[in-house]
Amino acid sequence: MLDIKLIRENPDAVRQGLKNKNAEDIVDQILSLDEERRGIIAKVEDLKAKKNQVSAQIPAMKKAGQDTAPIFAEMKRVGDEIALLDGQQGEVEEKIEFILRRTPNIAHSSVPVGKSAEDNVEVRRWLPEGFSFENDYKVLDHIELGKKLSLLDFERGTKIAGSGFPLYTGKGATLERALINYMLDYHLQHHEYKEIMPPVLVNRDSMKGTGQIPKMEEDMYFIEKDGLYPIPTAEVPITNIHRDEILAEKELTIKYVGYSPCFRREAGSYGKDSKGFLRVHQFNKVEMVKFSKPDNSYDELEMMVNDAEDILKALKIPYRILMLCTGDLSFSAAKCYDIETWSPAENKWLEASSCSNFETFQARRANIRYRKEDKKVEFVHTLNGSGLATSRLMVSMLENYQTPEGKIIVPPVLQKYTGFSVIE
RNA sequence: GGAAAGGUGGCAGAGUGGUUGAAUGCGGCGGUCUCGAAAACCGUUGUCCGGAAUUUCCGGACCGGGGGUUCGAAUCCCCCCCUUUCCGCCA
Repeated sequence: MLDIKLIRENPDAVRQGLKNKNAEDIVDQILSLDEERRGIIAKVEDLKAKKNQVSAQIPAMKKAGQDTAPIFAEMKRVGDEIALLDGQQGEVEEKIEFILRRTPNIAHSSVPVGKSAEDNVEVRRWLPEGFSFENDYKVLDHIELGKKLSLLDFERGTKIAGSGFPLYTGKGATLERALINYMLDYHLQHHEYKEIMPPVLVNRDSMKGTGQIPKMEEDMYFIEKDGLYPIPTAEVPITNIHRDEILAEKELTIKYVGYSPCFRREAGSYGKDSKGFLRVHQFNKVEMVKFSKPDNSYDELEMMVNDAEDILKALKIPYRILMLCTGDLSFSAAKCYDIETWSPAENKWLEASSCSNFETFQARRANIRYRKEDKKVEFVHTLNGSGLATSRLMVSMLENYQTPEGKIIVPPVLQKYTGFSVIE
């Protein structure tokens, strides 16, 4: 949620920020509602002060045997008026809340202004030694490889659950599990995260806290009987660990990493990049989440991207880093880097990670604050990033590690996790 | 699924209609004592909103959430949520 004070104090900056993010300009609407709200508050608080003052005298009057009937009558009228104004205040505040909850975050000043994904900026790329975009043999795609080597069975996955619910079999399942364990261990051993294993069903408050609701509600699964949502990412439960809490300054930066399956309806996206693993309803992801002080959150963002990159370097998978432009940023993000890995069969880059700084946007929704040394309480900055998602990574990995004979070499760093070095 | 109890400040825990934002204890912070520390003692210690002033006042709200009764609600009534314990079922 945007800070209403920011809108009040820098209306033009917010207006421009929303425009850059292709969002509706709600500034004037908010300003006028805000003014209305403060007008009502001034009136109602005067009346409440009067009521409190009079109420305080009543015990003494009763003791003295004075007649309280006229005062009661008067206070009854005041009470009615207060109820009326309270109602009005509530309505105005609901309107403000409704708008702000649906208004996206605005981008950090370092983010390039742009309309769509085409305006994203490639920051850097990394290619393993000896890598070439050209191959002198016919590369198979992950679906063909998965079928040929009995690693993936998309048909049966569809039978069991529906399209987009992948079934891993044999060494495919082992490889997936190895990848998850390897990534978790790497972050724990090299990057000082604390491991979390979160619930994968969360309540509505948690979904609101991280900003999936109300805007993205259509893209979420929902278990109506129990009012629970299967998580679209571990970001949701992990960020909500500290919902409604005031953290100590010395605890920050808090760094969590956790694995979870992720569930997404991907409503309306059928047919678009949807074959095999490219777009699925269930996938596995290792997620990094940070709670940071505002003054170093952008350094933390850079470090988080590096943390994800380290894994790809160790796995020797070609990747590039994109800085998303204002128009392509997600609803809650102020700045975001995407990490894309190379798919030789698709002949394109696939998004395998997204690392974002939300500044106070999520913290304000989820009410996550910290107490500074001078005792003042402020919102923390929250960040998260995939470290990384396995599905797209698996595509790149299988395809890049195939041999001309159609075998797959297991990346050396994974071999002690898989217990085998070649899949044939 | 059945039954019972309970949700109060960072934590523990009083408080059943009226100067209660809330006793007390612990913790935290500051001080006295000390070479220093501990102990002891003294003081202090919630969040949000609005206003006035430039960091200090004034006012309001908040005792799980929502609604009701009343001149007045942490306290009474209703609905919802959650937690704990016991029983049942079960990975």
